[in-house]
Amino acid sequence: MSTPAPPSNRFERRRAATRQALVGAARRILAESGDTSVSIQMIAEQADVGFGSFYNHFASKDALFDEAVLDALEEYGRAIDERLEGVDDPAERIAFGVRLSVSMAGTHPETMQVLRHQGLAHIQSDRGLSPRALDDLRTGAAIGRFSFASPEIALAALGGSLLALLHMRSTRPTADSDDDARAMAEAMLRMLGIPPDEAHTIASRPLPVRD
Amino acid sequence: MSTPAPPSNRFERRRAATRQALVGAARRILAESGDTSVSIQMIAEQADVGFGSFYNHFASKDALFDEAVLDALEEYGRAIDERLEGVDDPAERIAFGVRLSVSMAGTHPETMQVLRHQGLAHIQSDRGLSPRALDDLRTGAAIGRFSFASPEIALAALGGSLLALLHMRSTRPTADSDDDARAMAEAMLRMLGIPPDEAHTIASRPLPVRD
DNA sequence: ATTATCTATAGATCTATAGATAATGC
DNA sequence: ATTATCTATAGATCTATAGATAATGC
Repeated sequence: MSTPAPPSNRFERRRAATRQALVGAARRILAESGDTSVSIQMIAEQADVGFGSFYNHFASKDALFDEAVLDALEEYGRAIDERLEGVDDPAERIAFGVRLSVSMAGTHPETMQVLRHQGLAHIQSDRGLSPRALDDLRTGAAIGRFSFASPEIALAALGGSLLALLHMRSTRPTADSDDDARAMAEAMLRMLGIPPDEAHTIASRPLPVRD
Repeated sequence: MSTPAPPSNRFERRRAATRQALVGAARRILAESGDTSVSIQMIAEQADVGFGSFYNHFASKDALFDEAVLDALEEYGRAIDERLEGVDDPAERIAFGVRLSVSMAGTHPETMQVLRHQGLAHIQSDRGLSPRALDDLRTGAAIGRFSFASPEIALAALGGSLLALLHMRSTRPTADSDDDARAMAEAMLRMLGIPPDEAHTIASRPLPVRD
């Protein structure tokens, strides 16, 4: 169910390709301007798909844009999972998660711009970074590494801070993105109750490399 | 300049009233749905203003919505200033600022809903909470009370966390808003380098009362 | 006399659908 | 034979403006 069944025949593959072209166009539009008032005609044109085909797949513009955001969230979540595989310490996972997200703004600009525009509404989503971070927060609290009033508050602080950083960097890029990301990761660890010197150490560790 | 000159005659007062009716309608629309694709016709109707009058005041919908956001930011900033008058400790100002903002979601729902929808784009604005918080952050760092990599990062964490909390509470309201706000204020003080027990104490102090 | 507001409307979209065309399943 | 896509278009908006109406300045 989470992985859609691979299309069994050419019909379904063609249908899936058209749908994905529309989703891709919607993602590009969300990333570039965040402006969802663009016409369905323009979307279809961007997707290089006949105008009428739109209604074969989506009942409305909103339905398409909703799916486009979910699509970006899924991609984001998978990428984070891959890079955090084998990292066990919740504090390290949180710090790396922040820094990987900022680095993805460079490597996956479209995905992260979509989330920058739409992420605040999805901080409690069960896709993307949120469910993973929530796990880490709960684990960290259970083993006495973190302290906070509630995981939800901690998640709001974490997600909101990350989005604000992505936004800031996207409007006023500074020199080294990982400098900012390390500083934010350190701030988040302190927020979670990690002693300042340890927060600094953990936030400074080299990022796990891609497999 | 910051306070617009009081309208000198009836013409200007009427003109200002029409303009403010449009801004008010835009604020209500931004607060309720955040959907700026509503037609100019609907906006004029909401404002109880003739359709053509719109163009007497604004060249486009975007121009109106931009002003509506600035208007909400100004109101927010003034309200915060009033309540924080006489509070000198930067840590206390930051903690109260967070808690007052959450409480304003109850007392000034429209204003805060506008900012919830549009705030992320204005975290570096020179209106609203940001310039005030930035002052407090710099002062706190100067007197050795705060420690952080840069005021901009700290501001991003503060503003993003607050917006995420407002968002969370607006979609899933919990029992006591000041409980959440105190927890967030405490988290923010720890993030800024205040020792955990002191952060807890400061975040628990009674809010300054309105004059 | 001057200025703002309002009403009416032309022209430009935009959405949703119907019907024709093209591609694949069996 | 079935299904998806594409083209064309009707009808419903929506924007921007022109010109009439109402209110105030001096």
